[in-house]
Amino acid sequence: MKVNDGLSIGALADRTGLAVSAIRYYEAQGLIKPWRNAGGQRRFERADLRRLSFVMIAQQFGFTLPQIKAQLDGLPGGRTPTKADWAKISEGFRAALDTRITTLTRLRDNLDGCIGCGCLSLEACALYNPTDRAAKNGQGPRYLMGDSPEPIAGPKG
Amino acid sequence: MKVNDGLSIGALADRTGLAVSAIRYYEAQGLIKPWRNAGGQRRFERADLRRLSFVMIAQQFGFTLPQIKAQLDGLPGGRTPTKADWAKISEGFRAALDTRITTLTRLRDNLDGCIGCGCLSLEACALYNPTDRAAKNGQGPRYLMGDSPEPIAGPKG
DNA sequence: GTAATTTCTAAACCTAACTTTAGGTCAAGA
DNA sequence: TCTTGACCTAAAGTTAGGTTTAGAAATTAC
Repeated sequence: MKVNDGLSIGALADRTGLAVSAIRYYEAQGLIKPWRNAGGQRRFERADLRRLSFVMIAQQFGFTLPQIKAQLDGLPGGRTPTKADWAKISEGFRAALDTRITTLTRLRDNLDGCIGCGCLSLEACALYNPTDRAAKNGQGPRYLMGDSPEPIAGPKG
Repeated sequence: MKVNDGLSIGALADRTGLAVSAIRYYEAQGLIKPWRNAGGQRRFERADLRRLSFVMIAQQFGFTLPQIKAQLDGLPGGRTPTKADWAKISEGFRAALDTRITTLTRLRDNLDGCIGCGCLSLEACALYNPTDRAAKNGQGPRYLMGDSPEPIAGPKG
């Protein structure tokens, strides 16, 4: 025996660097679907190594597990990404990254304009409602505003 | 009466856009220190509006509440940031932002090199161990690795 | 064959940053 | 005065992404 009965969860953990508990959690979230052997233990395909690599990379890009699952589910036939799939998915990653970089850069530039302004009274400040992290919980405007500490002869910042 | 007995928590909430519960939470975390009126209700200084604005902005920059508290506590006399303080603090913000932008940009460039590579078997891939979000919990190497799906005649990516 | 190692499940626990709830008190307006 | 509405505390609940624990069963090693 031991022809091709798949990888144990421990083997998968060793080869990905993930904790066994994390792999079980990913299964619970629907990211991987191992089968069970006669004794009820999980057995994984080698392709699951690539699926997990994909998950780990996508997390670095800031995707949540449901989003990652959506990307994996979106593959025809629910297969693990091939080279061609990966190229396609990568473009999505690139777009997401570009957006984040742009947002942060704008934030930084606004900050540069604000340094020395001192106006934490922000109705007119460039940092007012910076569009990033907006409406994080749908909890209302969450606008930034302070009192006017003193008349500010400040710039447009 | 009603000369200058401070702002109620509701007034503060209205003017900052924060929830009342959030303001109480910030007090519990030591970010603001209101006094109590005769009836035991919180009363805030107008300067607390600026303190809270500062907290909200710093959060947008990705600082945690303990980090923000440290910045506020670091001000001489524990006062609310003045114009000069703000300029100084802003430089810290800018440095933090620059770091994040640099990291994301490098990640994106590595991704560009990897598109079309298809190797989610990442020992040699540029996305291998991307230094961002590294050792998030001190949980060990968390290296990214897959099996070799097929011999790859790929580039250096 | 037996001991040591893995694996199993379910449930509880963890952090951050809050919100919600329950049961009461205070303050302001008609 | 009476009645809302704002406020109080303490404790529990929430979300994401897991980890830890406990007790039992399977597998591997010798």
